[in-house]
Amino acid sequence: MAELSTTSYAVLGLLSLRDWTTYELAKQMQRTIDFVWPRGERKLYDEPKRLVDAGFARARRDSVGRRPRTTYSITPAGRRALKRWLGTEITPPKLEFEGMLRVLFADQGDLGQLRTTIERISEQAGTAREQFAVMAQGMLAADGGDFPQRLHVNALGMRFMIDHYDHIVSWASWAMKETERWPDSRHAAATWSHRARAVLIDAAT
Amino acid sequence: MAELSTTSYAVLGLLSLRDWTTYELAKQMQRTIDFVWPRGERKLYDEPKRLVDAGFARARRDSVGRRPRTTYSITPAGRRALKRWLGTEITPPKLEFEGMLRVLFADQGDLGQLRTTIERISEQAGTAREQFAVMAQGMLAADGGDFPQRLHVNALGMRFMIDHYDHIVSWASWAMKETERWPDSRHAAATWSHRARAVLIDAAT
DNA sequence: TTGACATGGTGCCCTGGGCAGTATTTAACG
DNA sequence: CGTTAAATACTGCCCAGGGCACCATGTCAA
Repeated sequence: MAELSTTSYAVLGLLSLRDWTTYELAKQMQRTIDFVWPRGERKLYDEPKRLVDAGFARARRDSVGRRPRTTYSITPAGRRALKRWLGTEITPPKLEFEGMLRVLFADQGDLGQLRTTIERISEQAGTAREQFAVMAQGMLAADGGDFPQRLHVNALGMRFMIDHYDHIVSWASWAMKETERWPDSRHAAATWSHRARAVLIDAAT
Repeated sequence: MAELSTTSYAVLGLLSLRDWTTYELAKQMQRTIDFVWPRGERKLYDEPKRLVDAGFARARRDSVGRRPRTTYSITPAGRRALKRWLGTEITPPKLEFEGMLRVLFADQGDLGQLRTTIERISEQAGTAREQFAVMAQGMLAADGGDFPQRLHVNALGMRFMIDHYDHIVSWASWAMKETERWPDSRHAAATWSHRARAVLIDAAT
C-alpha cells in the first residue's frame, strides 16, 4: 500500500469535519485549501478511494433519484492518522511564480513587456486578495462561516494569505516606480546600480 | 511538436545568457531560478532536447578526456521565441505550503503540534532568507555576481524574495504570540473570537 | 593513492495537471 | 409550464513532473 500524500491528508482533514461526497470534497478543497495546497479537481476525485484502501475512510453508496453517488466518512483509524500526520516534519513551502520568472529574464525583452508583466502581477494578486475580502465578509455575515468552531485556525491562515497578496501588490508598486527611471530593460544595470546595491545591502544583513 | 512549457522557456532564458552543458544548466536553475520556478533536477535534463527539437537551441558534442558532454546554445529563432514569450499572458502564482495546511487543520491535533509547526515554518523561512543574504553578500563582493549586467533584474527579484521570507517569519512571530493565550487547539474559537474577528474585519476591507 | 566530491548524464515508476466527455437533477426564467 | 442553464457526480486519457536509483569519468586534497 503506497504511502499517502499530503493531498490525501488534506482530504482526510476535510473528512474530519463532516461527511462529504467526492464532488463536495473537490469543491471544498478549491474554496478553502487551494491557496496553500493547489491540486487539480480531477485528481481530488481519486483521493477518497485511497483513503478507503488505507482504512482511513468508509464509502457509503446511495442515490439522488436515478443518479448514484458516494459519500465518504472518516474512520477512527483515520482520525488517529490525521493527528499523527500533524506531528510530522513539514516540507518547506514552494512558490511557482511565472510572473517573477519573466521579471528575472526581462532584460531579454523590452521595457514595455517588463512593465506590463509587473502590472499583471499586481492585478492578479489584487484579484486574489479581493476573493479573501469577499470570503471574510461572508464569514462575518454568517457569524463564523460554515465551521464557526474553526474560526481561530481559519483566522491564522487568513492573516497570512491577506498579507501575502498585499505584499505582492506593494512589491509591484515599488517595481513600477523604480522601473519608471530605467532607460530600457537591458542597460539599466549601469544607471540604476546604486538602487540595486541598496537592495543587495539590505538583503545581505 | 508539443507546445513548450514555462520550464522550457526558463531554460531558454538561461541559454540567452551564455552556452551551458545540461549539467550546468540544471545547477544554475537550482541556484537562481528554483525560488520562483522549482523543478526537479532530473526533469531539467530533458528540456534542452526539446528546445533543439523546436529549433530554439543547438547541441554541440565534445568531451573532457574520455567523458562525453553536450553543450547547448540558443539560436536566433530561440531569441525571438524568448522575446515573444515575455509578452504573453502570465499564469497566477501558485503557493504550495504544507505548514499552512497543517495550521488550517490544527484543531484536529493538539496545541503543542500547532506551535511546533509554526516554529518550523519560521525556521525554514529563516533558512531560505539566510541563503539570500549569502547570495547578496557574494554579489556585493564579486561586484555584481556572475552576470553584473543583469544586476537590475536580479535586484527586482531579490527584493521580492527577501520580503516574502521576512513576511513568513513575521507571520510566525505573530502566530506564536497569539496562540500563547489559547487554551487548546480545538476550543480557541470561543475565547479568541474577538481577535479572529479583528482579522476578518481587516481582511474584509 | 585513495577517497570525496564534481561533472555529465539515463531509466523507471508513479503522482499530478489539464482537457474532454457523460449523465442526471435542480433552479431560473420567460 | 416548458426550456435551458447551472449544479451534482463523476471517469478516461495523455503528457509533465517528482523522486529514486543507477551509471561513468574527472579533479583535487589529504
